[in-house]
Amino acid sequence: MHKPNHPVIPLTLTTIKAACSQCNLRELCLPYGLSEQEIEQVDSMVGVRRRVKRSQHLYRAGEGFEAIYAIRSGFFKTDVLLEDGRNQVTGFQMAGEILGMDGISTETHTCNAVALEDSEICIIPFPQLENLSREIHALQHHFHKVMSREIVRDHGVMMLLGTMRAEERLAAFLLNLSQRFTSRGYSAAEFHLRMTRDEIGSYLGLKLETVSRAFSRFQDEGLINVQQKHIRILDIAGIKKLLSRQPS
Amino acid sequence: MHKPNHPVIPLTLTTIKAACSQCNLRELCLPYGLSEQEIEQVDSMVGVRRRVKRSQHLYRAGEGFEAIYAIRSGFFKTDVLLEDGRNQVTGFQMAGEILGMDGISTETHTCNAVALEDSEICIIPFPQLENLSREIHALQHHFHKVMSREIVRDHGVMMLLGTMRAEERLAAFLLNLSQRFTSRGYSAAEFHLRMTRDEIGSYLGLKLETVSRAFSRFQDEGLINVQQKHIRILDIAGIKKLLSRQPS
DNA sequence: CGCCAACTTGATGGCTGTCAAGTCAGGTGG
DNA sequence: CCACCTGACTTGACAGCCATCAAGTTGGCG
Repeated sequence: MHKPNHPVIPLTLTTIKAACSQCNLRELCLPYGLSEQEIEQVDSMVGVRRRVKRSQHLYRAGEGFEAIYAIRSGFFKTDVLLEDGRNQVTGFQMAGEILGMDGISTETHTCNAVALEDSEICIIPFPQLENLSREIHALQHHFHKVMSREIVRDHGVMMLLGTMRAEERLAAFLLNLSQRFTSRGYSAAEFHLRMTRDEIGSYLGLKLETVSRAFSRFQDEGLINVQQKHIRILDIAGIKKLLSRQPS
Repeated sequence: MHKPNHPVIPLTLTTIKAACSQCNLRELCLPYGLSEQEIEQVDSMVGVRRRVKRSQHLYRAGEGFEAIYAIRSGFFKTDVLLEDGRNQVTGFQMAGEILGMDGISTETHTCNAVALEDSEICIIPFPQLENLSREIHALQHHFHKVMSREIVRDHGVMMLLGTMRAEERLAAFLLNLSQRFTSRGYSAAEFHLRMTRDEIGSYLGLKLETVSRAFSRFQDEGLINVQQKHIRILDIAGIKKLLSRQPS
Protein backbone atom coordinates (compact mmCIF):
# COMPACT_ATOMS: atom_id res chain seq x y z
CA MET A 1 0.00 0.00 0.00
CA HIS A 2 1.42 3.38 -0.97
CA LYS A 3 1.11 6.24 1.43
CA PRO A 4 0.83 9.78 0.17
CA ASN A 5 2.46 12.49 2.26
CA HIS A 6 1.15 12.03 5.75
CA PRO A 7 1.21 14.11 8.93
CA VAL A 8 4.39 14.05 10.99
CA ILE A 9 4.33 11.59 13.84
CA PRO A 10 5.52 12.93 17.18
CA LEU A 11 8.75 11.29 18.31
CA THR A 12 10.59 11.01 21.58
CA LEU A 13 14.04 9.67 22.20
CA THR A 14 13.15 6.71 24.36
CA THR A 15 9.75 5.53 23.31
CA ILE A 16 7.74 6.29 20.25
CA LYS A 17 4.11 5.68 19.64
CA ALA A 18 4.06 2.72 17.33
CA ALA A 19 2.14 3.09 14.11
CA CYS A 20 1.67 -0.10 12.20
CA SER A 21 -0.26 1.82 9.61
CA GLN A 22 2.93 3.64 8.69
CA CYS A 23 5.29 0.71 9.07
CA ASN A 24 7.00 -0.70 6.03
CA LEU A 25 7.38 -4.03 7.79
CA ARG A 26 3.63 -4.32 8.09
CA GLU A 27 3.37 -7.23 5.74
CA LEU A 28 5.77 -9.18 7.93
CA CYS A 29 3.93 -8.56 11.19
CA LEU A 30 0.34 -8.31 10.09
CA PRO A 31 -2.08 -10.17 7.86
CA TYR A 32 -3.17 -8.83 4.53
CA GLY A 33 -6.45 -7.12 3.97
CA LEU A 34 -7.15 -5.43 7.27
CA SER A 35 -9.57 -2.57 7.00
CA GLU A 36 -8.62 0.98 7.93
CA GLN A 37 -10.48 0.59 11.16
CA GLU A 38 -8.84 -2.70 12.03
CA ILE A 39 -5.41 -1.23 11.43
CA GLU A 40 -6.31 1.54 13.81
CA GLN A 41 -7.27 -1.00 16.41
CA VAL A 42 -3.92 -2.72 15.94
CA ASP A 43 -2.17 0.63 16.24
CA SER A 44 -3.74 1.24 19.58
CA MET A 45 -2.89 -2.26 20.76
CA VAL A 46 0.78 -1.95 19.90
CA GLY A 47 1.62 0.43 22.65
CA VAL A 48 4.99 1.93 22.06
CA ARG A 49 8.26 1.33 20.37
CA ARG A 50 11.37 0.90 22.44
CA ARG A 51 15.03 1.17 21.62
CA VAL A 52 17.34 -1.58 22.76
CA LYS A 53 21.02 -0.84 22.50
CA ARG A 54 23.59 -3.38 21.41
CA SER A 55 24.27 -6.04 24.07
CA GLN A 56 21.25 -5.01 26.12
CA HIS A 57 18.60 -7.54 27.06
CA LEU A 58 15.08 -7.16 25.77
CA TYR A 59 14.03 -9.72 28.34
CA ARG A 60 15.67 -12.40 30.46
CA ALA A 61 14.84 -15.96 31.34
CA GLY A 62 12.80 -15.93 34.52
CA GLU A 63 11.18 -12.57 33.98
CA GLY A 64 7.42 -12.40 33.93
CA PHE A 65 5.79 -12.52 30.54
CA GLU A 66 3.62 -9.59 29.57
CA ALA A 67 4.11 -8.89 25.90
CA ILE A 68 5.55 -10.14 22.69
CA TYR A 69 7.79 -7.97 20.59
CA ALA A 70 8.01 -7.18 16.92
CA ILE A 71 11.45 -6.16 15.73
CA ARG A 72 11.20 -2.92 13.83
CA SER A 73 14.89 -2.63 13.14
CA GLY A 74 18.03 -4.32 14.34
CA PHE A 75 19.14 -7.81 15.16
CA PHE A 76 18.69 -10.10 18.15
CA LYS A 77 19.71 -13.45 19.49
CA THR A 78 17.83 -15.66 21.91
CA ASP A 79 19.60 -18.15 24.14
CA VAL A 80 18.98 -20.50 27.02
CA LEU A 81 21.33 -21.28 29.88
CA LEU A 82 21.86 -24.46 31.82
CA GLU A 83 22.74 -24.32 35.50
CA ASP A 84 26.24 -25.58 34.76
CA GLY A 85 26.96 -22.60 32.55
CA ARG A 86 26.48 -24.16 29.16
CA ASN A 87 24.34 -22.08 26.89
CA GLN A 88 22.67 -22.54 23.57
CA VAL A 89 21.73 -19.85 21.12
CA THR A 90 18.25 -20.83 19.96
CA GLY A 91 17.87 -18.29 17.20
CA PHE A 92 18.80 -15.05 15.52
CA GLN A 93 15.96 -12.65 14.79
CA MET A 94 15.82 -9.72 12.44
CA ALA A 95 13.42 -6.94 11.44
CA GLY A 96 9.83 -8.05 11.03
CA GLU A 97 10.20 -11.11 13.24
CA ILE A 98 8.50 -11.74 16.55
CA LEU A 99 10.16 -12.32 19.90
CA GLY A 100 8.89 -13.57 23.22
CA MET A 101 6.44 -16.35 22.43
CA ASP A 102 8.39 -18.69 24.70
CA GLY A 103 6.88 -16.87 27.66
CA ILE A 104 3.24 -17.61 26.97
CA SER A 105 3.18 -21.15 28.29
CA THR A 106 4.38 -20.48 31.82
CA GLU A 107 3.80 -16.72 32.04
CA THR A 108 7.56 -16.52 32.42
CA HIS A 109 10.23 -16.10 29.80
CA THR A 110 12.38 -19.18 29.38
CA CYS A 111 15.15 -17.65 27.32
CA ASN A 112 17.10 -14.42 27.02
CA ALA A 113 16.72 -12.00 24.15
CA VAL A 114 19.75 -9.81 23.51
CA ALA A 115 20.23 -7.10 20.89
CA LEU A 116 23.24 -7.74 18.68
CA GLU A 117 23.06 -4.22 17.34
CA ASP A 118 21.16 -1.09 18.30
CA SER A 119 17.57 -2.05 17.65
CA GLU A 120 14.03 -0.88 17.88
CA ILE A 121 11.07 -3.05 18.84
CA CYS A 122 7.30 -2.66 19.06
CA ILE A 123 5.70 -3.83 22.27
CA ILE A 124 2.56 -5.92 21.84
CA PRO A 125 0.90 -6.46 25.22
CA PHE A 126 -0.27 -10.02 25.15
CA PRO A 127 -3.67 -9.70 26.83
CA GLN A 128 -4.56 -7.02 24.33
CA LEU A 129 -3.38 -9.18 21.48
CA GLU A 130 -5.70 -11.93 22.67
CA ASN A 131 -8.55 -9.47 22.99
CA LEU A 132 -8.11 -8.08 19.54
CA SER A 133 -7.62 -11.57 18.13
CA ARG A 134 -11.11 -12.42 19.24
CA GLU A 135 -12.43 -9.51 17.24
CA ILE A 136 -10.26 -9.64 14.16
CA HIS A 137 -10.40 -13.04 12.59
CA ALA A 138 -7.42 -12.42 10.31
CA LEU A 139 -5.26 -11.25 13.16
CA GLN A 140 -6.03 -14.36 15.16
CA HIS A 141 -5.16 -16.63 12.29
CA HIS A 142 -2.02 -14.68 11.50
CA PHE A 143 -0.77 -15.00 15.04
CA HIS A 144 -1.36 -18.73 14.99
CA LYS A 145 0.67 -18.92 11.81
CA VAL A 146 3.49 -16.98 13.37
CA MET A 147 3.68 -19.38 16.29
CA SER A 148 3.45 -22.38 14.00
CA ARG A 149 6.23 -20.98 11.82
CA GLU A 150 8.40 -20.80 14.90
CA ILE A 151 7.75 -24.47 15.60
CA VAL A 152 8.61 -25.42 12.03
CA ARG A 153 11.76 -23.33 12.19
CA ASP A 154 12.78 -25.11 15.38
CA HIS A 155 12.32 -28.45 13.66
CA GLY A 156 14.72 -27.27 10.98
CA VAL A 157 17.30 -26.44 13.60
CA MET A 158 16.81 -29.85 15.21
CA MET A 159 17.40 -31.44 11.81
CA LEU A 160 20.54 -29.40 11.42
CA LEU A 161 21.87 -30.23 14.87
CA GLY A 162 20.87 -33.86 14.73
CA THR A 163 22.01 -34.97 11.30
CA MET A 164 24.39 -32.50 9.67
CA ARG A 165 28.13 -32.21 9.84
CA ALA A 166 29.94 -28.95 10.51
CA GLU A 167 30.23 -27.64 6.95
CA GLU A 168 26.66 -28.52 6.14
CA ARG A 169 25.46 -26.66 9.21
CA LEU A 170 27.37 -23.56 8.27
CA ALA A 171 26.19 -23.78 4.67
CA ALA A 172 22.58 -24.02 5.84
CA PHE A 173 23.15 -21.11 8.16
CA LEU A 174 24.55 -18.89 5.41
CA LEU A 175 21.77 -19.78 2.99
CA ASN A 176 19.18 -19.05 5.63
CA LEU A 177 20.66 -15.65 6.42
CA SER A 178 21.01 -14.84 2.75
CA GLN A 179 17.41 -15.71 2.08
CA ARG A 180 16.13 -13.65 4.98
CA PHE A 181 18.19 -10.64 3.95
CA THR A 182 16.91 -11.00 0.41
CA SER A 183 13.29 -11.00 1.46
CA ARG A 184 13.96 -7.74 3.30
CA GLY A 185 15.39 -6.11 0.23
CA TYR A 186 19.06 -6.46 1.11
CA SER A 187 21.73 -8.14 -0.92
CA ALA A 188 21.59 -11.91 -1.02
CA ALA A 189 25.31 -12.15 -1.66
CA GLU A 190 26.89 -9.66 0.66
CA PHE A 191 26.12 -8.98 4.28
CA HIS A 192 27.48 -8.24 7.66
CA LEU A 193 27.31 -10.84 10.41
CA ARG A 194 25.99 -9.31 13.58
CA MET A 195 27.06 -12.23 15.75
CA THR A 196 30.43 -13.58 16.82
CA ARG A 197 31.90 -16.92 15.79
CA ASP A 198 31.16 -18.12 19.26
CA GLU A 199 27.48 -17.28 18.90
CA ILE A 200 27.30 -18.91 15.48
CA GLY A 201 28.96 -21.95 16.98
CA SER A 202 26.55 -22.08 19.87
CA TYR A 203 23.61 -21.90 17.50
CA LEU A 204 25.04 -24.61 15.24
CA GLY A 205 26.27 -26.87 18.00
CA LEU A 206 29.92 -26.29 17.11
CA LYS A 207 32.94 -24.70 18.72
CA LEU A 208 34.05 -21.33 17.46
CA GLU A 209 37.27 -22.78 16.06
CA THR A 210 35.26 -25.19 13.93
CA VAL A 211 33.15 -22.34 12.62
CA SER A 212 36.27 -20.38 11.78
CA ARG A 213 37.86 -23.33 10.01
CA ALA A 214 34.74 -23.97 7.99
CA PHE A 215 34.63 -20.33 6.90
CA SER A 216 38.26 -20.58 5.83
CA ARG A 217 37.66 -23.77 3.91
CA PHE A 218 34.67 -22.22 2.11
CA GLN A 219 36.93 -19.34 1.16
CA ASP A 220 39.70 -21.64 -0.06
CA GLU A 221 37.18 -23.40 -2.24
CA GLY A 222 36.01 -20.13 -3.72
CA LEU A 223 32.51 -20.37 -2.30
CA ILE A 224 32.62 -17.22 -0.22
CA ASN A 225 34.79 -14.32 0.74
CA VAL A 226 35.22 -13.77 4.46
CA GLN A 227 36.70 -10.69 6.05
CA GLN A 228 35.95 -11.00 9.76
CA LYS A 229 32.23 -10.30 9.96
CA HIS A 230 31.86 -9.27 6.36
CA ILE A 231 30.62 -12.07 4.12
CA ARG A 232 30.37 -12.16 0.37
CA ILE A 233 28.84 -15.22 -1.22
CA LEU A 234 30.53 -16.07 -4.50
CA ASP A 235 28.95 -19.37 -5.41
CA ILE A 236 25.48 -19.93 -4.00
CA ALA A 237 24.96 -23.07 -6.06
CA GLY A 238 28.17 -24.52 -4.68
CA ILE A 239 26.99 -23.89 -1.14
CA LYS A 240 23.64 -25.48 -1.85
CA LYS A 241 25.42 -28.55 -3.18
CA LEU A 242 27.10 -29.00 0.18
CA LEU A 243 23.67 -29.52 1.69
CA SER A 244 22.40 -32.19 -0.62
CA ARG A 245 25.47 -34.35 -0.46
CA GLN A 246 25.23 -37.60 1.37
CA PRO A 247 27.66 -37.91 4.26
CA SER A 248 28.06 -41.66 4.09
CA MET B 1 -39.00 -55.18 14.71
CA HIS B 2 -38.80 -52.05 16.82
CA LYS B 3 -35.79 -50.98 18.79
CA PRO B 4 -36.30 -49.63 22.28
CA ASN B 5 -37.47 -46.07 22.09
CA HIS B 6 -34.50 -44.25 23.53
CA PRO B 7 -32.04 -42.94 20.98
CA VAL B 8 -29.01 -45.06 20.31
CA ILE B 9 -25.71 -43.32 19.69
CA PRO B 10 -24.35 -44.59 16.42
CA LEU B 11 -20.94 -46.16 16.69
CA THR B 12 -18.69 -47.52 14.09
CA LEU B 13 -15.53 -49.50 14.46
CA THR B 14 -13.28 -46.82 13.05
CA THR B 15 -14.63 -43.58 14.47
CA ILE B 16 -16.39 -42.73 17.69
CA LYS B 17 -18.03 -39.53 18.70
CA ALA B 18 -15.57 -37.78 20.95
CA ALA B 19 -16.80 -36.61 24.32
CA CYS B 20 -14.41 -34.34 26.16
CA SER B 21 -16.90 -34.10 28.98
CA GLN B 22 -16.31 -37.78 29.69
CA CYS B 23 -12.60 -37.81 29.01
CA ASN B 24 -10.20 -38.40 31.85
CA LEU B 25 -7.49 -36.57 29.95
CA ARG B 26 -9.57 -33.44 29.97
CA GLU B 27 -7.20 -31.53 32.19
CA LEU B 28 -4.40 -32.14 29.73
CA CYS B 29 -6.25 -30.93 26.66
CA LEU B 30 -8.57 -28.28 28.07
CA PRO B 31 -8.38 -25.33 30.42
CA TYR B 32 -9.82 -25.41 33.90
CA GLY B 33 -13.12 -23.90 34.78
CA LEU B 34 -15.15 -24.29 31.63
CA SER B 35 -18.86 -24.14 32.20
CA GLU B 36 -21.18 -27.02 31.35
CA GLN B 37 -22.27 -25.19 28.28
CA GLU B 38 -18.74 -24.44 27.13
CA ILE B 39 -17.77 -28.05 27.51
CA GLU B 40 -20.71 -28.95 25.32
CA GLN B 41 -19.47 -26.54 22.71
CA VAL B 42 -16.04 -28.13 22.83
CA ASP B 43 -17.64 -31.55 22.53
CA SER B 44 -19.34 -30.55 19.35
CA MET B 45 -16.16 -29.02 17.96
CA VAL B 46 -14.11 -32.14 18.53
CA GLY B 47 -15.67 -34.12 15.78
CA VAL B 48 -14.74 -37.73 16.15
CA ARG B 49 -12.16 -40.04 17.52
CA ARG B 50 -10.09 -42.11 15.18
CA ARG B 51 -8.01 -45.19 15.70
CA VAL B 52 -4.51 -45.28 14.28
CA LYS B 53 -2.83 -48.63 14.27
CA ARG B 54 0.84 -49.15 15.03
CA SER B 55 3.12 -47.92 12.24
CA GLN B 56 0.30 -46.09 10.48
CA HIS B 57 0.62 -42.44 9.65
CA LEU B 58 -1.73 -39.95 11.25
CA TYR B 59 -0.57 -37.43 8.68
CA ARG B 60 2.36 -37.00 6.32
CA ALA B 61 4.58 -34.10 5.37
CA GLY B 62 3.06 -32.41 2.35
CA GLU B 63 -0.53 -33.21 3.18
CA GLY B 64 -2.95 -30.36 3.55
CA PHE B 65 -3.58 -29.14 7.06
CA GLU B 66 -7.12 -29.29 8.35
CA ALA B 67 -7.06 -30.24 11.98
CA ILE B 68 -4.94 -30.72 15.01
CA TYR B 69 -5.13 -33.92 17.00
CA ALA B 70 -5.31 -34.73 20.67
CA ILE B 71 -3.91 -38.11 21.60
CA ARG B 72 -6.45 -39.99 23.65
CA SER B 73 -4.38 -43.11 24.02
CA GLY B 74 -1.24 -44.48 22.49
CA PHE B 75 2.12 -43.17 21.43
CA PHE B 76 3.40 -41.29 18.40
CA LYS B 77 6.57 -40.00 16.88
CA THR B 78 6.97 -37.05 14.53
CA ASP B 79 9.80 -36.82 12.06
CA VAL B 80 11.06 -34.75 9.16
CA LEU B 81 12.84 -36.03 6.07
CA LEU B 82 15.53 -34.41 3.96
CA GLU B 83 15.64 -35.05 0.23
CA ASP B 84 18.82 -37.06 0.62
CA GLY B 85 17.09 -39.54 2.87
CA ARG B 86 18.33 -38.37 6.23
CA ASN B 87 15.58 -38.05 8.75
CA GLN B 88 15.20 -36.58 12.19
CA VAL B 89 12.69 -37.58 14.82
CA THR B 90 11.46 -34.28 16.23
CA GLY B 91 9.44 -35.66 19.10
CA PHE B 92 7.61 -38.46 20.84
CA GLN B 93 4.05 -37.72 21.91
CA MET B 94 1.83 -39.50 24.38
CA ALA B 95 -1.73 -39.37 25.66
CA GLY B 96 -3.02 -35.89 26.33
CA GLU B 97 -0.57 -34.20 23.98
CA ILE B 98 -1.38 -32.33 20.81
CA LEU B 99 -0.17 -33.15 17.30
CA GLY B 100 -0.25 -31.24 14.05
CA MET B 101 0.52 -27.65 14.95
CA ASP B 102 3.37 -27.64 12.43
CA GLY B 103 0.75 -27.45 9.68
CA ILE B 104 -0.83 -24.15 10.65
CA SER B 105 1.82 -21.88 9.19
CA THR B 106 1.74 -23.10 5.59
CA GLU B 107 -1.61 -24.94 5.55
CA THR B 108 0.50 -28.02 4.88
CA HIS B 109 2.00 -30.48 7.29
CA THR B 110 5.77 -30.29 7.41
CA CYS B 111 6.43 -33.49 9.29
CA ASN B 112 5.12 -37.03 9.55
CA ALA B 113 3.21 -38.34 12.53
CA VAL B 114 3.39 -42.09 13.01
CA ALA B 115 1.77 -44.23 15.68
CA LEU B 116 4.28 -46.31 17.60
CA GLU B 117 1.50 -48.38 19.09
CA ASP B 118 -2.20 -48.76 18.42
CA SER B 119 -3.58 -45.38 19.32
CA GLU B 120 -6.68 -43.29 19.43
CA ILE B 121 -6.86 -39.59 18.65
CA CYS B 122 -9.48 -36.87 18.75
CA ILE B 123 -9.80 -34.74 15.65
CA ILE B 124 -10.04 -31.02 16.27
CA PRO B 125 -10.89 -29.24 13.02
CA PHE B 126 -8.78 -26.13 13.05
CA PRO B 127 -11.25 -23.57 11.69
CA GLN B 128 -13.70 -24.62 14.35
CA LEU B 129 -11.03 -24.35 17.01
CA GLU B 130 -10.37 -20.79 15.91
CA ASN B 131 -14.09 -20.03 15.92
CA LEU B 132 -14.64 -21.39 19.38
CA SER B 133 -11.46 -19.69 20.60
CA ARG B 134 -13.00 -16.36 19.75
CA GLU B 135 -15.94 -17.21 21.97
CA ILE B 136 -14.28 -18.96 24.84
CA HIS B 137 -11.55 -16.82 26.29
CA ALA B 138 -10.03 -19.63 28.33
CA LEU B 139 -9.88 -21.95 25.35
CA GLN B 140 -8.06 -19.34 23.31
CA HIS B 141 -5.49 -18.75 26.01
CA HIS B 142 -5.06 -22.45 26.61
CA PHE B 143 -4.32 -23.10 22.96
CA HIS B 144 -1.73 -20.35 22.92
CA LYS B 145 -0.09 -21.94 25.92
CA VAL B 146 -0.02 -25.30 24.20
CA MET B 147 1.73 -23.86 21.17
CA SER B 148 4.15 -21.94 23.33
CA ARG B 149 4.92 -25.05 25.33
CA GLU B 150 5.85 -26.77 22.10
CA ILE B 151 8.29 -23.97 21.32
CA VAL B 152 9.86 -24.22 24.76
CA ARG B 153 10.11 -27.98 24.41
CA ASP B 154 11.89 -27.57 21.08
CA HIS B 155 14.37 -25.21 22.71
CA GLY B 156 15.13 -27.94 25.20
CA VAL B 157 15.84 -30.37 22.41
CA MET B 158 18.08 -27.84 20.71
CA MET B 159 19.98 -27.46 23.97
CA LEU B 160 20.33 -31.21 24.19
CA LEU B 161 21.49 -31.60 20.60
CA GLY B 162 23.76 -28.59 20.68
CA THR B 163 25.60 -28.95 23.97
CA MET B 164 25.25 -32.40 25.48
CA ARG B 165 27.28 -35.52 25.00
CA ALA B 166 25.78 -38.91 24.31
CA GLU B 167 25.21 -40.11 27.87
CA GLU B 168 23.81 -36.78 28.96
CA ARG B 169 21.36 -36.86 26.08
CA LEU B 170 20.15 -40.30 26.98
CA ALA B 171 19.91 -39.39 30.65
CA ALA B 172 17.81 -36.34 29.78
CA PHE B 173 15.65 -38.49 27.54
CA LEU B 174 14.99 -41.06 30.25
CA LEU B 175 14.20 -38.42 32.85
CA ASN B 176 11.82 -36.72 30.46
CA LEU B 177 9.98 -39.94 29.70
CA SER B 178 9.85 -40.87 33.35
CA GLN B 179 8.41 -37.51 34.29
CA ARG B 180 5.77 -37.66 31.60
CA PHE B 181 4.72 -41.16 32.55
CA THR B 182 4.52 -40.08 36.18
CA SER B 183 2.22 -37.19 35.43
CA ARG B 184 -0.09 -39.64 33.69
CA GLY B 185 -0.24 -41.90 36.70
CA TYR B 186 2.18 -44.54 35.49
CA SER B 187 5.30 -45.69 37.24
CA ALA B 188 8.19 -43.27 37.17
CA ALA B 189 10.70 -46.06 37.46
CA GLU B 190 9.49 -48.75 35.14
CA PHE B 191 8.19 -48.40 31.64
CA HIS B 192 8.16 -49.80 28.17
CA LEU B 193 9.90 -47.97 25.35
CA ARG B 194 7.62 -47.72 22.35
CA MET B 195 10.40 -46.69 19.99
CA THR B 196 13.43 -48.48 18.60
CA ARG B 197 17.04 -47.65 19.37
CA ASP B 198 17.26 -46.17 15.92
CA GLU B 199 14.38 -43.80 16.63
CA ILE B 200 15.84 -42.80 19.98
CA GLY B 201 19.12 -42.19 18.23
CA SER B 202 17.51 -40.07 15.55
CA TYR B 203 15.77 -37.98 18.18
CA LEU B 204 18.97 -37.53 20.18
CA GLY B 205 21.28 -37.00 17.24
CA LEU B 206 23.11 -40.28 17.86
CA LYS B 207 23.57 -43.58 16.05
CA LEU B 208 21.68 -46.57 17.34
CA GLU B 209 24.90 -48.25 18.41
CA THR B 210 25.76 -45.30 20.60
CA VAL B 211 22.33 -45.45 22.21
CA SER B 212 22.73 -49.13 22.85
CA ARG B 213 26.18 -48.66 24.35
CA ALA B 214 24.97 -45.87 26.60
CA PHE B 215 22.12 -48.08 27.85
CA SER B 216 24.62 -50.82 28.58
CA ARG B 217 26.93 -48.47 30.42
CA PHE B 218 24.04 -47.16 32.54
CA GLN B 219 23.22 -50.72 33.41
CA ASP B 220 26.82 -51.55 34.27
CA GLU B 221 26.87 -48.55 36.59
CA GLY B 222 23.70 -49.71 38.32
CA LEU B 223 21.63 -46.75 37.18
CA ILE B 224 19.03 -48.68 35.23
CA ASN B 225 17.97 -52.13 34.20
CA VAL B 226 17.50 -52.68 30.48
CA GLN B 227 15.82 -55.64 28.89
CA GLN B 228 15.32 -54.70 25.27
CA LYS B 229 12.49 -52.19 25.40
CA HIS B 230 11.75 -52.68 29.06
CA ILE B 231 13.41 -50.06 31.29
CA ARG B 232 13.63 -49.96 35.03
CA ILE B 233 15.24 -46.95 36.63
CA LEU B 234 17.20 -47.92 39.72
CA ASP B 235 18.93 -44.67 40.63
CA ILE B 236 17.15 -41.55 39.50
CA ALA B 237 19.47 -39.31 41.47
CA GLY B 238 22.45 -40.88 39.76
CA ILE B 239 20.96 -40.19 36.37
CA LYS B 240 20.24 -36.61 37.30
CA LYS B 241 23.84 -36.20 38.35
CA LEU B 242 24.95 -37.10 34.83
CA LEU B 243 23.14 -34.00 33.61
CA SER B 244 24.64 -31.45 35.93
CA ARG B 245 28.22 -32.52 35.48
CA GLN B 246 30.52 -30.31 33.52
CA PRO B 247 31.98 -31.97 30.45
CA SER B 248 35.28 -30.07 30.44
C1' DC C 1 11.02 -74.32 14.23
C1' DG C 2 13.04 -70.91 11.52
C1' DC C 3 13.23 -66.30 10.02
C1' DC C 4 13.96 -61.51 10.55
C1' DA C 5 14.15 -57.19 12.72
C1' DA C 6 15.99 -55.27 16.64
C1' DC C 7 19.62 -55.16 19.57
C1' DT C 8 24.44 -55.80 21.52
C1' DT C 9 29.30 -55.69 21.37
C1' DG C 10 33.98 -55.15 19.42
C1' DA C 11 37.55 -52.87 16.42
C1' DT C 12 38.86 -48.99 13.91
C1' DG C 13 38.81 -44.38 11.98
C1' DG C 14 37.46 -39.60 11.36
C1' DC C 15 35.31 -35.40 12.65
C1' DT C 16 35.37 -32.07 15.72
C1' DG C 17 36.72 -30.56 20.46
C1' DT C 18 40.53 -28.98 23.12
C1' DC C 19 44.65 -26.51 23.95
C1' DA C 20 47.84 -23.22 22.45
C1' DA C 21 49.98 -19.57 19.91
C1' DG C 22 49.66 -16.00 16.92
C1' DT C 23 47.12 -12.34 13.96
C1' DC C 24 43.86 -8.79 13.16
C1' DA C 25 40.86 -4.80 13.89
C1' DG C 26 39.00 -1.28 16.45
C1' DG C 27 39.14 1.84 20.21
C1' DT C 28 41.67 4.59 23.76
C1' DG C 29 44.89 7.59 25.60
C1' DG C 30 49.26 9.89 25.54
C1' DC D 1 49.62 10.33 15.01
C1' DC D 2 51.00 6.27 17.06
C1' DA D 3 51.55 2.94 20.71
C1' DC D 4 48.97 0.00 23.07
C1' DC D 5 45.32 -2.96 24.56
C1' DT D 6 41.65 -5.98 24.23
C1' DG D 7 38.31 -8.91 22.20
C1' DA D 8 37.55 -11.43 18.13
C1' DC D 9 39.40 -14.35 14.95
C1' DT D 10 42.66 -17.73 12.65
C1' DT D 11 45.59 -21.59 12.43
C1' DG D 12 48.14 -25.67 14.02
C1' DA D 13 48.81 -29.97 16.78
C1' DC D 14 46.75 -33.44 19.19
C1' DA D 15 43.19 -36.19 21.43
C1' DG D 16 38.69 -38.03 22.40
C1' DC D 17 34.04 -39.08 21.40
C1' DC D 18 31.19 -41.04 18.49
C1' DA D 19 30.34 -42.99 13.70
C1' DT D 20 31.25 -46.72 10.94
C1' DC D 21 31.80 -51.40 9.81
C1' DA D 22 31.27 -56.00 11.14
C1' DA D 23 29.78 -60.05 13.62
C1' DG D 24 27.06 -62.16 16.77
C1' DT D 25 22.76 -62.46 19.97
C1' DT D 26 18.03 -62.01 21.28
C1' DG D 27 13.17 -62.16 20.93
C1' DG D 28 8.86 -62.00 18.47
C1' DC D 29 6.03 -64.10 15.13
C1' DG D 30 4.39 -66.72 11.23
